[in-house]
Amino acid sequence: MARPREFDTTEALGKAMDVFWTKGYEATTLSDLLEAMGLSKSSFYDTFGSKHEVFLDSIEHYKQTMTAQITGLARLESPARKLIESLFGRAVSRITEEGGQRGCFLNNCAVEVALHDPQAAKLIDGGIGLMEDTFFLLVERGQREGDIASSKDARALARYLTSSLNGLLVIAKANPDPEGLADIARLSLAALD
Amino acid sequence: MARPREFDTTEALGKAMDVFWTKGYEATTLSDLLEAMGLSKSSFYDTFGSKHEVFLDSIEHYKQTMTAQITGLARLESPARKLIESLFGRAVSRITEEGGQRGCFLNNCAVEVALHDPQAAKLIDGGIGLMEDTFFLLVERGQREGDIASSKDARALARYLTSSLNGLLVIAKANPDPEGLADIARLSLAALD
DNA sequence: ATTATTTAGGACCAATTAGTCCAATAAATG
DNA sequence: CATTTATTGGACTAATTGGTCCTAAATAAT
Repeated sequence: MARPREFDTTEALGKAMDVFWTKGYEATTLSDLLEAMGLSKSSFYDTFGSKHEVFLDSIEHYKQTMTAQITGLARLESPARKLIESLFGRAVSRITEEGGQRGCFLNNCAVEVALHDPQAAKLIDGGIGLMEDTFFLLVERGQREGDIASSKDARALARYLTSSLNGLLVIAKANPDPEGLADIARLSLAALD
Repeated sequence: MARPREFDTTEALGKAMDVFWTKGYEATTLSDLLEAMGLSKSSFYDTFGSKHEVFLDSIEHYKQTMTAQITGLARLESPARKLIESLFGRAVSRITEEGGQRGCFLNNCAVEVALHDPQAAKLIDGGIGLMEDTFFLLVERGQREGDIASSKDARALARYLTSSLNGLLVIAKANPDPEGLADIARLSLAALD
């Protein structure tokens, strides 16, 4: 049968991303991708070129969707500090949900491939930069709103928050203990005082 | 030729660990291991059983060596806070050294395999617990010495420091920028005030 | 020196890998 | 209806994977 005419490339990319996200790059086989994307081998290679290209596209796709989510959040009227806190809070509560230990896709990719895959590394760095920039805007706003210490450099705080969130997600992989993670989140956020 | 009589299993394990550390589990091939360990295929399987077993042994080996290093450090006479600070400082400065972006082996393993390899996950969790315990002792001592805020719970601080250090190492993989990392380290350590 | 024990080397294996190619078939277009 | 354009399924490949096994040789023990 031919591929259904309403085939959605973006959606397929999302499925591919999901597989890479849960299994990692190396452990993901072509069959995994074909099954998840609902594609025949020929269509796969026709449309996407190679496993590696789909991987790079997946990272890009993650950036897109993350950007959409996060800028949506940043646009909310709530105080910036509250938004940052809810970001950490959701990260902690997600851990106990099923499939909630996958961590941050960029994070995972950084650890697994960044050292040996320069193309991926570039995309990953861009994505993390995006996270940092979002935190930066929120921190600046929080400082204007008086909820975040103005004595601290906003860029440094943004970097710190990015790192802290990633650290928390990594720890969660080894031991998804909500209590310990809550401790970490609480102390991380105390830097905003 | 026969294997040299003074063959050292622990040393070979260290070499294996190095390969897993830089390449990751999946990306490491048997040939990689044989070459690094200086072993024939038969000897390898005779002595170590399988790739997976060597992997588990490597994690254990990392724990051993890390424990040795870290308890040695903790035994130093310097104030505990100084020791913690130098731990972060060295993590930052190591980044710019060659091969200094491998991060923490436990960290890498947690991200790559913890979700799908329960045996490894257990070892990894134990190793991270060891890090946390070391931080815990140092924090308690620092609190007694008056360099670390006694108002904060020592266990929570230990968890936080563990997470922060891992976060820093992950960020470093994507973008080994000493300035940004120094920002992160500085703000992380501010939690001790 | 002769035996017993390690060890190495390499042939071998079945499974799997990413990727190519083509003939058959479905859908879209005229 | 006929033709063009997509898309499929599956045969096929070459390489690599982790792993087994057996023979020969080197070492250690007697």
